[in-house]
Amino acid sequence: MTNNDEKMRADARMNRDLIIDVARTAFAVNPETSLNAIARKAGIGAGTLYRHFPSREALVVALYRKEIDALAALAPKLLAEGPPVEAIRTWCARVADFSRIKHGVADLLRAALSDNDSQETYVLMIGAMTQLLAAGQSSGDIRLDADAEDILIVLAGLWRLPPTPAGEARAERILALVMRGLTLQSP
Amino acid sequence: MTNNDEKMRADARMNRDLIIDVARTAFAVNPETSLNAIARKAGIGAGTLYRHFPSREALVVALYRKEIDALAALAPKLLAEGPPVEAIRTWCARVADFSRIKHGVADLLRAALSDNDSQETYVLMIGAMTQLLAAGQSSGDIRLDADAEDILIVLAGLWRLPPTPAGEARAERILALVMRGLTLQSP
DNA sequence: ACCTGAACACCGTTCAAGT
DNA sequence: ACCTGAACACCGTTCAAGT
Repeated sequence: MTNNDEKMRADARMNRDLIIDVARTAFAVNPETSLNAIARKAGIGAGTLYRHFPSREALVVALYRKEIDALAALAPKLLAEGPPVEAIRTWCARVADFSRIKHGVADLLRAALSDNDSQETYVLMIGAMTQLLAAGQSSGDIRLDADAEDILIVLAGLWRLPPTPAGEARAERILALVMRGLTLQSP
Repeated sequence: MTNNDEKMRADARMNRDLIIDVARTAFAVNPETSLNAIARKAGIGAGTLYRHFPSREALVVALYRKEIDALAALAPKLLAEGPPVEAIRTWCARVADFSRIKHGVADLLRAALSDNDSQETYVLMIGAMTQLLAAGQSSGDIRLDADAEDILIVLAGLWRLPPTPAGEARAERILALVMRGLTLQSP
């Protein structure tokens, strides 16, 4: 994989970082900015961008690497701090918030779920979700037929909710619905 | 709106029908077929396509008009035949089936929910869902805070599940989860 | 070992010119 | 009143040529 820590020639490394920087601000303005436009804004050749990031997917993965890592790391932290059901709810809310603000993340999530190459993201997110569900199942709060990928697919569907109070409210309602569907009603 | 029954010059009408026909088969092969390619295959000028269908959206709406109508008409039929909860479950399953097979429909649904111009689809689908939920609320089976648009958003997220048994199973699991989230547990 | 940037085939969209 | 199809600006992607 395109590893941050691999030895790279100094110019290559600089170009890579520059591309990510430019892409980050460009995508913030318009998530559909063309790769050519990003290369142009970065002042580098189109071919350079394409060697560093063979696909738009790969670029988006690199862009949100830190955030995805942080999200994955959050799961065990939440489990340590409180009951599993609360951990799940909070984690899902964070994912939803994130994909509501940064549309790229939701696309990334979708691609990671069905597609082929962004397996790192896939492993991280599924891993986190699996961990959360397993904890809830152990404590007897979560249904045994709960499936991590199912939940991520639903969450990935929540992008493009408008970043208005109404959009937030909708996300909260849908999340509550999912939680009711996930939990075992204590008899 | 682009009405089927308006008076049109014979050639215009023929072109319109031809475009829809060609698009239907082209999209079946590849849902991302370009509009230019469709015009080419239909043997008409690109401008002609664009006057009949100002956007890809508009073309997809025309393509699936019948199916959408049928789906909307199905809701009251299901309500007449059985208990509301079963009607909701069946209707949602039909919507999910449909968007799993014809990806265009899911896109359409998403666009209809957030966007601007395909309001006809929006009204039809929301209307059907609202009707179903209202019946379930009257019978005391469905939560009073259930929201039609919420459910459609979740369903629209289920496209691109593979048309394999595994994909079907996933759709069923997610649908069951949604139903659990929607229903009031009878005390 | 990496970069440049012209080149290719294609896209969505428009609009003069035709009938 | 409608259609044609060339034209425009742009896209993703490649690849010879440079350093």
